[in-house]
Amino acid sequence: MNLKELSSYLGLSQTTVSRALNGFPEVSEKTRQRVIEAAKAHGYMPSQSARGLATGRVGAIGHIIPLGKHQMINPHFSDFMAGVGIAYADFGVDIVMKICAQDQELATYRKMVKSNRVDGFVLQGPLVDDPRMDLLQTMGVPFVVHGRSAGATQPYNFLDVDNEGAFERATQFLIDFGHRDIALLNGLETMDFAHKRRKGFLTVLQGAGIPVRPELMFSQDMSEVYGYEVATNILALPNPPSAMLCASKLVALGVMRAIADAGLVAGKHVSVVTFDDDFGFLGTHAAVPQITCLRSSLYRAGTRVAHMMMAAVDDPLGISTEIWEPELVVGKSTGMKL
Amino acid sequence: MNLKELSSYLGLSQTTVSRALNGFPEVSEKTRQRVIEAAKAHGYMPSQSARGLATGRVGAIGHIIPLGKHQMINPHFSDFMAGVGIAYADFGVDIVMKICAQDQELATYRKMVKSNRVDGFVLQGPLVDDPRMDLLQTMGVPFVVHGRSAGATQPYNFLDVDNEGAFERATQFLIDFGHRDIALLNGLETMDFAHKRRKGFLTVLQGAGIPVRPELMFSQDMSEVYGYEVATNILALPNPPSAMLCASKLVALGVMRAIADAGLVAGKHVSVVTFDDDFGFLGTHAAVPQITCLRSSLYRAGTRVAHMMMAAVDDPLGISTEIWEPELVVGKSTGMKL
DNA sequence: GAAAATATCCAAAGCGCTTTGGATACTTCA
DNA sequence: TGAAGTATCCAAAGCGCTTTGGATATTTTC
Repeated sequence: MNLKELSSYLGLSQTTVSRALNGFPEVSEKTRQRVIEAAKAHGYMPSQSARGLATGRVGAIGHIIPLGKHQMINPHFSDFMAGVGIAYADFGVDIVMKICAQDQELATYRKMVKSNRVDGFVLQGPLVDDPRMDLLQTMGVPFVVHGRSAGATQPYNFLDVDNEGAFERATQFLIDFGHRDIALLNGLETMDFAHKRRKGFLTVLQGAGIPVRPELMFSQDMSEVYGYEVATNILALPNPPSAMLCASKLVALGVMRAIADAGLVAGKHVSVVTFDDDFGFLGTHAAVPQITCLRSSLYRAGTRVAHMMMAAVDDPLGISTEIWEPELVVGKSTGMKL
Repeated sequence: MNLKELSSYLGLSQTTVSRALNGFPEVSEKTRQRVIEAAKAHGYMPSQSARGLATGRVGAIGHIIPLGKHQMINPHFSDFMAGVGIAYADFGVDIVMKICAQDQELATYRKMVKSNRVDGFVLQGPLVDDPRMDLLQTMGVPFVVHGRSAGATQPYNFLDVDNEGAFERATQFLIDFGHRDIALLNGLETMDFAHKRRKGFLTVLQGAGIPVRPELMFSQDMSEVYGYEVATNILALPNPPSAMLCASKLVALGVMRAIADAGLVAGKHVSVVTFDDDFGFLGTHAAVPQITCLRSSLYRAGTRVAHMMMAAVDDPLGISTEIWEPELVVGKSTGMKL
C-alpha cells in the first residue's frame, strides 16, 4: 500500500493524505481522523527512500565504528548505544551503523555524507586532535560528540563527563587515606578522556608534593587482561604501590583478580578506585559496590546525546554543550594505607 | 554533485553515466574510464534514497535489538556485529540498527518492512519458538538467523553452532575425568541455544547412568554476577558439585571468582568448562587458555552470516544452512576428580 | 555494396513521497 | 448583500536515480 493507493481508496488527493498524516493544519479534523484510521487499517507507512528524496532528510543518524587490530567493538559502546537507540525511537529515527577498518574511517564518513545516507553523526571516543570533526565541519554536516576534543578550534556539540575533575577527586581521595604510591592504569592517552584523566591525576599529586613515579603509569587499550598483567607486575616491584587508579571497570576487574592471585586483599593491602561507566552487561551494579568508583551512566549519556543530535539536525547552527560530574561511590576496595 | 550535474559536465546523458558507473556493458570502455575518473574527482556518490526509490533495494540490512528490563545490549552481540559489519562493507551495504523495547519487537519489524528501510534482516538470539520468523516469512522478507529455532515449521537460512553436540562432548569430557556431580549454569532456556545445551548435557548424564541433580541446574541471563552467586551457593552445599559447566565465558569468570573466594583452586578442587564465544573484548584469548572451553568465533560467524544475507537478498528463494562444530580447548580449569 | 548485426548513446518515464501554487466552497463582516 | 476572508482540498512539479525503448553510428556478413 502506497500513498497513491491509499488516497484513491479514500477518494482524496495525495496532497491531502500526506498532509493529514504529517499533521499539517490545512486538513479538517474529520478527514484527518479518517485518513489516520485508514492508514492504520491498511498498515500504510511512507517509504523512507521516497520521503528522503523529497525532503532531503532521511531519518537516520550515522554511527561509524572503526575496528582496530583487535577487531572488536569496544564494550563501552554497548550501553551508550542502547540509550541512543531508545531515544531515537521516539523521533522515528534510526541508527545507521557502519563498521570499518581503522584506516578507512574518514573515507567512510565522506562516503556516507556524499551518498546522503544520514542526517548527522554521533562521534564516539574523540581523540585529543580529532580529524573527524574538521572533516564534518567543512562538509557542513551536523554532529554531536560523546566526549570532547582538546584540540578543537571551532565550537561543536558535545556531552562529556568531567574526566579531569573526577580523577582529581579520586586521587585526592586516595591521598586522604594516606596513599602516596599510586599507580595509574589509564586508557590510551591519545584519547581525550584519558589525556584529561592523567592531567587530573598529576595535578593533585603535584599539589600534594608527591613525586611522580613514571613506572607506575600505564596507558593502553582498556581490557581485563591489561589490568591483570599490569597489576601483577607492579605488585611484584620492590616498592609496590599501595593504591591503583583504573580507567575502566574492565581494567579494575583484572586488577582485582591480580590482587587476589597475589594473596592480598583489596581495600586492605591495596586500594583500588576505578572509573565506572556503569555498564549493565557485567551485572556489577550492586547496591553496595565492590569497587570504589567514579560512576556515570553511559545509557543516560546516550539518551541525552540522541536528543542533542535531533536538535542539531533541526538547527544546524545552534551549539549545545554539557559536562556531567560523575558520582564518587565508595565501595569496599579502598581503605587507609597500612 | 548529482547525476545530472556530473553527466552534463561530461557531455553525456544520465543514462550513460549511470550505466558506466554500474558496470553495464552498453558503454565503451573509454567513456567508462572517463566517467569513473570524473566521478572520483568530483566525489560523486549516488544518493541512496534516489537509488532505493528507483531500484527497490535500499542497501541496508536491519538488526533489531530488543532491550529487556536490564536495558542493556548483550555483549555477545558486539563481536558478532563487528564481523557482520566488516563483511557488509564489501557489498556497500550498511546496518540499520534499531533498538526497541522488548514488547515492541514485532511491531518494529513490521514498521521497518512497511517503510522500506531495509532489504532483509539478521535475527539474533532465536527462541525455541520464535514469532519473528513467522512474521517475516508471511511478509516475504529475506532473513538469516544466527542460531536456530527448534519450533520452526518452514525452512529458513541459518548459521548455528552445534550446541547440543558441544555440550555432549563437554559433559563426557568431565565424566571421563571422574566427575559425577556436575552443575549446569545455563543461559535462559527459552533461548534455543540454551535449550539444546541442556539437552546435550542431560543426554550424556543419562547415558552414563548418572542421576540428575536438579538443584545443580540453573537457567538465567548470562552475566558475571550470575556465575558468581550460583557458584558461591552450590559450593556451600553439603554435597557440592566437583565440576561446573557454564554457558558463557562471562558466567565462567564469575564462577572462577567464586572458587577463588572459597579458597579453592579451579582445575584441582573444582573443574570448570565453559562455552566461549571467543569475544575479543575481555582480552581473554590467550595461547593457553585459563579455562577449558568450547570455542567458536562470533566474529567469523558474523562475516559468514553477512554473506548468507547478501545471497538471500539476491535470491529470496534459495535456502542455505550451516552448522559449525566448536573446538574443545583444554585449559587449566579442568582436572581429575580428587 | 546493401542488409543485418552490433556498439554506443540518449530521451523520457517512473519509483513514492512532499510541497508549491492555486481552486472551490463556505463564513464572516461592513 | 457583496466583498473579503477562511477552511478545505487538489493538480502537478520535483527530489535523483534506474531502466525501458529507441536512435544513430559503426561493423560485419553475404
